[in-house]
Amino acid sequence: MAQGRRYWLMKSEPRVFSIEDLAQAPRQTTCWDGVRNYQARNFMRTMAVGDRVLFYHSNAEPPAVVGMAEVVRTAYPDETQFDKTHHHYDPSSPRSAPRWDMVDIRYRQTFKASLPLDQLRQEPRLKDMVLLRKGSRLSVQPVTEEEWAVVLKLAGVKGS
DNA sequence: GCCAACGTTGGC
DNA sequence: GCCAACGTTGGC
Repeated sequence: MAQGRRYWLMKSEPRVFSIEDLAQAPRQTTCWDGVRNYQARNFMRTMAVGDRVLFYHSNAEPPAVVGMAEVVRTAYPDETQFDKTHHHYDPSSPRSAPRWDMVDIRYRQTFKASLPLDQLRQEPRLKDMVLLRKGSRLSVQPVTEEEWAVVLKLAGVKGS
């Protein structure tokens, strides 16, 4: 494992933005806008370029970890918070003190076999994953190095 | 600072 | 579409 690299999981509803969308985006890169939860934002603020990201499809059939991305730009203000016409507009966030940040991530790969939530739950070594905690709704969450290694092994991926 | 009301998330 | 779990808001 690379020195100092950290690992994350980010959720997206595939009907809104899927890993295929990321793979087909310009430069296979997207800004992760729309996060409006302080804990998730705070995690994004600690991300570094090169950190690895599990891409999770929520509200999907089945919900599953479907691939991997990497952080290519650290946190910066999410423009959609200032846009009155935008769904994620936040009238209480002034330009002088932006409340919400985003990062950029780039596609790395889609797993040949995606990992459904059910399957992850059956893996004892993943029992403490934030994703699997009862009631957990965090859309941006940390993954330990050990969990990362287990997930990639389940996905049949060598290296990271 | 408490907490009821409300909105959202996301599995099922 | 249902609803449990959770986060935020705002009256007091």
